[in-house]
Amino acid sequence: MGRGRVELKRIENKISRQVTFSKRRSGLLKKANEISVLCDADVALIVFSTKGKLFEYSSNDSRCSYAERQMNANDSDPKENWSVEYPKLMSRIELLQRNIRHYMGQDLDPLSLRELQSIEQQIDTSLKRIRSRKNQLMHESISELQKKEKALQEQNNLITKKIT
Amino acid sequence: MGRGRVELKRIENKISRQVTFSKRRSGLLKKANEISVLCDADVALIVFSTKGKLFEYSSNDSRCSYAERQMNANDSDPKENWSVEYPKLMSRIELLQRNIRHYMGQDLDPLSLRELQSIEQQIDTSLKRIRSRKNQLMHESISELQKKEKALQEQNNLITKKIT
DNA sequence: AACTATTTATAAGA
DNA sequence: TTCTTATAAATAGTT
Repeated sequence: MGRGRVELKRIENKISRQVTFSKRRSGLLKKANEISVLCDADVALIVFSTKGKLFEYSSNDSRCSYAERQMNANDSDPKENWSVEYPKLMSRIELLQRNIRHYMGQDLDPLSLRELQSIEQQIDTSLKRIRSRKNQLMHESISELQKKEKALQEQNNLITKKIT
Repeated sequence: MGRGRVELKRIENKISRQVTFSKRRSGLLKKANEISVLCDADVALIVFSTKGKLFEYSSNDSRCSYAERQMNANDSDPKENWSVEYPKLMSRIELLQRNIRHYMGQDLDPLSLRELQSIEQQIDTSLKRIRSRKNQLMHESISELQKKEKALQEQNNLITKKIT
């Protein structure tokens, strides 16, 4: 939105990255507020700038209503060892996030040549699978369209004959 | 945005409220993703529909995750904390795992053509980055070896001269 | 689930 | 940073 398209990738120029951040942050907060008001939805939004500065939006009572819902959802669960489970879950999340970053080609510096090669191979395979699936979908929609075309053509011919 | 202005207040008609929710939710998630990618920002976004269904976006970089903040915010009541945080962490883990499966070219069937194309593009970019980083590493180790070679050669020459 | 007339967001420029 | 403006994007109402 604006003068020229913008590629979805990190803005390298620091100044324009900050400017864009500031503009889009306010847009995002505005929209978060709008959906919560218009649709009576419960929204929590947290944005950190690269510098670590925090911006937050939270509609009415996100925490409580979520808590209530969850309470009702599962009233019989073992919530004893939270202090044991929590770090486990967090480390799991961090691991998954690290993996995803690597799949996105980010944070590659700590990786060894061997690790890079392994990821390269995996991603190369993925790309082939994705393209294959994409092709399949496109072929499907093409043949569906051709079928429709044929049916319409026949209908057309019939109508033409009736008229003449 | 659209045919006619919209007053910023709860949409009373249930159907259009749901439709608007669905539309704006995807818009919001998209924009959350955009700002996190473009501006290298850390974003956590959680949206509940009125019915309590959860939609979440979370950028990968986790300087201080939402979960952590919530943890710190009210550690006075660990029991309530558990019931709030556990489902959230689990849904986050599921989301990350689903993402990883897609990056690995698995479970592609539920994805639309548009989604497939977006992943394809992302992965293509990743592959380029990974290959570029690999090349860099290889060049580095080559030039390091060449340096060592040169040093050894010189040492050799010196020793040879001393002997003769 | 698509479409399109409009409104809104925002990129670039001042 | 803030304002302006041309343009891209989102989306309200409609089909």
